[in-house]
Amino acid sequence: MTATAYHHGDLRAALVAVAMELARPAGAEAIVLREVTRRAGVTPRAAYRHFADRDDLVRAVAQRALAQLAAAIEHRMAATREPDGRAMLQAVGESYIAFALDEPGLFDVAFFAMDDMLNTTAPESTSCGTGLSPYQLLEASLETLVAEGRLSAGDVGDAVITCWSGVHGFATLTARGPLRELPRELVDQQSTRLVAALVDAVERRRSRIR
Amino acid sequence: MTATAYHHGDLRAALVAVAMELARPAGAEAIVLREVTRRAGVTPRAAYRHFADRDDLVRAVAQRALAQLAAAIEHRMAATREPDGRAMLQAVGESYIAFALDEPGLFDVAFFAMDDMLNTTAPESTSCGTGLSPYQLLEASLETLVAEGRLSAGDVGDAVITCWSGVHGFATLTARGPLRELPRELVDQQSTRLVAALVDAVERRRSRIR
DNA sequence: ACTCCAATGTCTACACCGTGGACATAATGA
DNA sequence: TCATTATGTCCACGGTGTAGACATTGGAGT
Repeated sequence: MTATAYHHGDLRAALVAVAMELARPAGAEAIVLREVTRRAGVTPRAAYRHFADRDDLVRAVAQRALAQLAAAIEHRMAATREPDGRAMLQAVGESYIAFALDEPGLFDVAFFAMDDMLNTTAPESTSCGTGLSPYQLLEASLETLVAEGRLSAGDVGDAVITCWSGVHGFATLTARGPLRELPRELVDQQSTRLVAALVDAVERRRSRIR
Repeated sequence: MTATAYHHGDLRAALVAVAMELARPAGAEAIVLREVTRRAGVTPRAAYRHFADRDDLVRAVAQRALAQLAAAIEHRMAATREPDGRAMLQAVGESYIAFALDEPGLFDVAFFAMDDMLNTTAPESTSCGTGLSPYQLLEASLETLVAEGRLSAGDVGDAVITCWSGVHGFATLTARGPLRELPRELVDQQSTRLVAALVDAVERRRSRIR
């Protein structure tokens, strides 16, 4: 497994790492196979020993990016003092948005792996952390809210959609979208307000008629 | 201005029309300049007499797509019986989402023109309709809410972000995102519920402390 | 220790893409 | 009528993703 001139030690990992660096500042489109292999000091065709095609490589990067997002969320959740459902939910939402703002390129590419996120248990073997996907962390927060009697169990599905939509939309619009020019401090302020509004909206649903 | 063999009558419009057809099923990425010119029966380089580069063409298509979105919203708004603020807001949100679901490709490309949407008055000379952008239609609904005393004037900015984020996120996730496989009827149902929740959240803000 | 084999990387080549520069043609207005 | 300007064509370049045939390597089995 030594890196001889010919056989690269672990090319697959190296390619993903390089692709990650390309995606970090500029998003998924910046992952161009020939450039990745060039930076890895290898022929373009070598990549095809480890990935079916470019899309496959992008998906691999997306999984890692998604894992980083999950790690960021877990980190912020762990930092909440009293882990009641409201605080957990607030932490999930705020860190989801913060990640999109701090790492717009990685967030962009992570979106490509959110398909799998729904079904699979863990997005990848994350060295540290619980290994839960962002989706599962959101669900866990809502379940806590249920356990606290602040949300009826039947409304969890609706609440997932409400929260995810609000948070994802805000992240998309402000990170790389039409609102990308807004000053960061205003965006942060709106982020906490928006998430708080979502928490309220979800919680209020418990006593609604329909 | 007749279409002789050499000089095309109105090539610019023809190119935009063809590009629109390419984008409709597959989004902005499907607008490939060579294919557009091929379908228009013209050399690739001919496009450069009317557009600075491919991106310029995409933006032109985006403007038209955005105009169609605005038209769809206006259409639904006009169909509301009693045009109070709540009904207007509900109509804006639902039609925004419906457009994304019915025309995912056009919605995708329209996103590229939402930058301009914020500042400019009209996205383009729409033959019919008021010529307001979707953003302005949203603002108008909120202003109506203000006029009705259901929203304080100072909260309009926040409300815009809350509504746009929620609706845009939902549209993104369900139209081409990780939730794209959800059955349409469930999505429609969630759409009306989600928008209703947003209307409530916005309105409730009037009596909030901060 | 030698041999074979599967894994891995290279070389060459193709069809596509966006785009630049020089040229050809058509419409226009003096 | 003729020159000017707008518009479209030709040829070319460097870039991309990807296919097929070949070269090199490390390791397994004898």
